[in-house]
Amino acid sequence: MSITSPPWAISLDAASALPVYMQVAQGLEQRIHTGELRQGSALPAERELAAHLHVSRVTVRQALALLAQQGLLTRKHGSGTFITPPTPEERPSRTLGLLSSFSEDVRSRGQTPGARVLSFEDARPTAQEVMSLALSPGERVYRVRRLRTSDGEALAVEDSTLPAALVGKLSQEDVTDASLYALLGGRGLQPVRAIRHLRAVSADLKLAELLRVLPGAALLATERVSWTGGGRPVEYARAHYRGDRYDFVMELHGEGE
Amino acid sequence: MSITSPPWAISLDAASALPVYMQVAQGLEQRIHTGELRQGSALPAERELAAHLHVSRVTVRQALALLAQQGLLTRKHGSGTFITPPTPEERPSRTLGLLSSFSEDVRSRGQTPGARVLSFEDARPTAQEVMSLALSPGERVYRVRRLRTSDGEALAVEDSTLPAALVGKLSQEDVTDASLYALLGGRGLQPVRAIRHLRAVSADLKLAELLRVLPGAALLATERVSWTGGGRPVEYARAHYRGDRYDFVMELHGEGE
DNA sequence: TAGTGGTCTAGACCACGTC
DNA sequence: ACGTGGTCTAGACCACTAA
Repeated sequence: MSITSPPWAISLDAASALPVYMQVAQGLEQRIHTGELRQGSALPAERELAAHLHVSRVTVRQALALLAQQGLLTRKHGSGTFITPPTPEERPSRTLGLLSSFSEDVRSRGQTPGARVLSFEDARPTAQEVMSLALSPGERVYRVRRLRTSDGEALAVEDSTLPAALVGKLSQEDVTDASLYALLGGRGLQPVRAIRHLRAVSADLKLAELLRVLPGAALLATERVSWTGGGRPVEYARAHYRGDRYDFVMELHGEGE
Repeated sequence: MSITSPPWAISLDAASALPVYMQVAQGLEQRIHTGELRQGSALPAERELAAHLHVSRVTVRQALALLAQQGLLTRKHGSGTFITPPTPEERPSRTLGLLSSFSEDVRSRGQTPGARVLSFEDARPTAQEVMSLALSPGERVYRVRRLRTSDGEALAVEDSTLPAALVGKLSQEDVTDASLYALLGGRGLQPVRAIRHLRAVSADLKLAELLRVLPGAALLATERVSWTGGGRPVEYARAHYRGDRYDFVMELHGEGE
């Protein structure tokens, strides 16, 4: 009588230079990509996997942690480990090249944008802020940290810094709505130009908690300085977007290499 | 006689809801940011830290792994764990809006670009490639995987797909130099327009090995489709850049939110 | 050779979900 | 109540680096 191997059976080579946890991770990853393990289905319990593979539970967990961080697996405390189903929804995209807003991007995907003010302060600027906003010594700034959401799900954390002398008196109530640009526009400080930097970083504990992702998850980090028509810097903004739920798009023109 | 606490002494609260490894990570992170722990200096050995904090070495390692992934710590096998020194070098930046090349970006920073062909194949296109390149059924493609370097250091992995029927016969020798765009230009297929998507992902084992980063490190992932002047899609490229060494920059114009 | 980080084990208890 | 993932322990051996 022949027994069919379960789809998660992985051959381990003790003599291999590759650590066992990486062999387990690669084996599972391959079976997910080839479709042998159906998306949405549950993996065996960690203790069960460990027993069948003849490795310790710690080693199994090390492998699963790698795949969970890449988004291939979704772990649910008290419930089980599941193969992440394909994302059916369109992910919001920010179109670069235009000074479009987060709210517009989310709305253009048929979802409802939201914002929650996490903190608001009147503070002395950091060296970075002095540079970016071309501040005079002793000038003060307003600093706002907001959580940006789409259909109630956290998508990004935005930290904005505004020169107090330029924008005039502000209170927390002024920034509770989603639009900082609208507020600036109302004071004759509509930004018309901006420079934006983009890079990838790992989520620290604070950002991971706010965005409901695993610590270490990949985030898209941006820094932006905006100028008014008069050429005065009015906003310095740093934002961290969930890498798995947000997408920047842009069109490029001109001569290539 | 009073004893001064070492700068890495961390007060742990066993009753806290926060796991011990997170408390250790936060404590160290705070001391790094405040400068109590000098950049470039070595941390105590893991066994020593564990003994002083009265936790197991596994717990210490879990904390250090979090910080290492964020780039705050650099771990050297056989040598020790060090606080990552600030990056002195200018990081290459890709200016969006123009169809500039990786080579140009690196050169504009005074560094020397390089490329190594990892694989070259004549293959049947994936569904994704058929869509992006508007291929006919049965058409074949060339697929090139290249490692892009700056001053010899791996910065990105680029996977390019070209329609075989459009570009004509290609061999591995044709793509050993850095410039695919130059090759296309020489065949009258100079790209003049492209759409590029950017997002953040975690490095899988393969990419981590190629880019010399930790598995799970944050990478900037891009997808790009390029068109000729005649409006024919001529390249579909996917690239993964090291998040800690590469930076995309762009200028934005127009009305804000 | 001594000390470091990297891997692995077997077992324990806790916290959460589901039934 | 039970099974799941989350955390933590004490100890072992290996692989690498530096003196």
